[in-house]
Amino acid sequence: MSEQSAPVAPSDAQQLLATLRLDRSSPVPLYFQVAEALEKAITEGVLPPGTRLDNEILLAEQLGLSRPTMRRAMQYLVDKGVLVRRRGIGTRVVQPKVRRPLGLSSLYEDLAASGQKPTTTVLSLKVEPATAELAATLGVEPGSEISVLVRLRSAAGRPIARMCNYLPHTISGLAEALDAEALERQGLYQVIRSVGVQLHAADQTIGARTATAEEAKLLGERRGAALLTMQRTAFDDHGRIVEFGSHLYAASRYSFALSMLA
Amino acid sequence: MSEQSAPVAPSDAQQLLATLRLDRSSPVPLYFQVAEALEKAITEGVLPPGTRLDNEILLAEQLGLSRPTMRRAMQYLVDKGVLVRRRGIGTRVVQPKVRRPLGLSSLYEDLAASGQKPTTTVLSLKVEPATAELAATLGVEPGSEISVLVRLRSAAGRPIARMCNYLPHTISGLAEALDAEALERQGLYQVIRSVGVQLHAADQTIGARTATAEEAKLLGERRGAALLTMQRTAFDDHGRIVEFGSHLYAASRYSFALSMLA
DNA sequence: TAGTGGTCTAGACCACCGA
DNA sequence: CGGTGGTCTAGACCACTAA
Repeated sequence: MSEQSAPVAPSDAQQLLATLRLDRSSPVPLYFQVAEALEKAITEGVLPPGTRLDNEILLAEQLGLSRPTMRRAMQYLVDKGVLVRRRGIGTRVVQPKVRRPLGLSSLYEDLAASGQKPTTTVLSLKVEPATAELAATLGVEPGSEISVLVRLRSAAGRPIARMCNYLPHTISGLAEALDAEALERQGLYQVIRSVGVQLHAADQTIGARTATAEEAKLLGERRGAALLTMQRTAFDDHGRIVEFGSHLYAASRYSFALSMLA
Repeated sequence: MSEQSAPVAPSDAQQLLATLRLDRSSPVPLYFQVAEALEKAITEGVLPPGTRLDNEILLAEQLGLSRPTMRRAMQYLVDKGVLVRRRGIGTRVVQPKVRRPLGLSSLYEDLAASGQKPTTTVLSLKVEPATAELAATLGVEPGSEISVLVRLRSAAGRPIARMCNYLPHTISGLAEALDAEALERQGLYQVIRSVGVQLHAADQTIGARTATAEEAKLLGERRGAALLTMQRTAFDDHGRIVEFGSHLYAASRYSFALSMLA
């Protein structure tokens, strides 16, 4: 009595099923075709938040699929935060507020999404011997060659971030692929992927400090202004360190957005 | 030729299989029993990083399981970042550096892990009518009652964070469960869970600014010192807003650690 | 070519929930 | 009690990778 049950549409999934065409000859897995169609129906409002879906057995036979395949499609959306399932209860569409894309949104994505076109300038790109400290964080021998990259990211004509990246030469082809023009056009991570590196995980630390006179000038802030700092170590499939980045953001115009499931 | 293949132990999993006892009468799922045993063997060094595991069919029959069950155990560890699988290649144990716990580490966990025992003081706990702005973020009517909680977190005898939390009274029993003594002992989220609320997702924004004189005094910093700010909205299963928090951290002594899979 | 993981099927039994 | 999702089985075919 204390809580009102959310709105329930008994079998609205019917509308969906009519329009859903599965392509069994497609290389796209069936469970993924179903999941995409379901998610599209949800984001387009065909299945509004709070809708209770038919149970997985019924849905499976309506689509001509086995239960495990239907189940996998639904589980995919549960992991994505779009659906919620409770044993003995059923499956429901979650409220839209909870449906932000997961993970840490990158600077570029944020700015692109807000309509301002960000630009990148390569301030410096060279090969240097690693200092003891950098060698330790990159897991290479001190003095071995590493690529050092400094970029300035701007949005709406104003500088917003200075990004320093250090890349060990332990990954073949990476050092050669680093090119100022390519970096300004497509971003560091795209370049890294283009040489066949599979990014696997990243450790990031976010902090803050006040700006030095030099930093303030570069970012168009006052001396002593608050800056956000982010340091990131990225690993590939084999556990090799691909990149270490130390970035600086003007806090008055930038913040990190982070969405996660409990 | 360009890259050396990682160390491979052909069938070391044998050692594991000898000690693995599956309890089919346990309420713990078989796939989870297997996954836990595998993970334990990995963290204890029985299966060192880089080890190639036997294929899932072989492992399944050695354990007397079906392939889907064995597969699910392995997939669980892949999702957790402990294993890496590649079609046509096999399954391998990832390097330990990549294996930090995922997600945003909380203040309490960080401090507890580093040996300093954090303490919490409730500065204020009252029920007030919601301002227009707060009502909007909490999704309630302006003027409706909300709980307002202000806490001071300290570590090693020094204040480190001021946390303001706003909780709407839309969830039955929550307002009554908020108790200064309980909050100092077990943390806000534990109290929330104790009244049967299933946390589902959270949106967080991390930024920075300089401290006002008052904030600096409270946190033991100089005026104008850099502060980290974090705002969080937490949702439950039904998409209801459970809590909104606006927190302030002394940046000289605190930072956020964030680990994620690509 | 041989071996791997990726996908899919068609059943089965159980634990949990609400009425 | 009936309905739900959670787990498990014993097969099958396919795509990708390396040698």
